[in-house]
Amino acid sequence: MLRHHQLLAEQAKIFKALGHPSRLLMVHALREGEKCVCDLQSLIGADMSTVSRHLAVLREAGVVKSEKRGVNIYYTLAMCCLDTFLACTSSLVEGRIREKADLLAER
Amino acid sequence: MLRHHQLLAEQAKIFKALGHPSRLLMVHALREGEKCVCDLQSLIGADMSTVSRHLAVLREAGVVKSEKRGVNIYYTLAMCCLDTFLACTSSLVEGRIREKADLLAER
DNA sequence: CCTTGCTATGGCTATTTTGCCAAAAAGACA
DNA sequence: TGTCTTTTTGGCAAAATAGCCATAGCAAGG
Repeated sequence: MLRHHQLLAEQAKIFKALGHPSRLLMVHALREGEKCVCDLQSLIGADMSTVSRHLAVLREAGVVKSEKRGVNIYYTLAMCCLDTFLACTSSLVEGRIREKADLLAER
Repeated sequence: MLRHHQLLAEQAKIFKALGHPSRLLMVHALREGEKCVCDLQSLIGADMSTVSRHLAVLREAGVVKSEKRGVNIYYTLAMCCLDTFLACTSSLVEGRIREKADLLAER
């Protein structure tokens, strides 16, 4: 039998992994297709070790998977349903930010 | 113009809010409909103040909204697309846990 | 075997998060 | 007004997270 709290913990881990701007940016980038760590580093602009740690968080949550090919390690998304949800929240958040801006403007 | 990093930060805030077992449990419960804080407290089983703080995190991320009616405060989900995504990740995680269990069993 | 290029890990500090207790708000209602 | 109920907030200590530097691992090419 599947313990409910284990399921909950694993699911929370996924969300937690996505809940950091740098990691979320990497995930957004991966929607276009696989990237090597070096690509992701230049995207984030942080120390290599920091990027590597962020990728480990995403990997351990099962959000991405990695594959070594040639000299580099390539990361890809490992969650099919993520794409739709990201698109949905993006437009939602965009709407909210716009609303807030409008509220400020109309005074 | 919409600054990209602001959008990213807001979106990350949503994920971060969902990235805690207690908060995720409350959100799951709210899929059935609104609940008052007292309901959610008995669900979580933590101190009232703790539950209130968790709800504040969800509220500030825009995941839920609250409405005072009579003596109680009722919380509802404020993100339409969440339901589908939760269902999807639930089954995904369930599958992964099952796989892991199978791996252990076949030795 | 040695070097080089790419990625991961150890170790550290600063910051953030979590959860409890106690206390304060904010209404509802006698 | 006073009091009771429901929820939030201050304040604190423990735990987790983030980011950097230095170092290690490791495969590929000389």
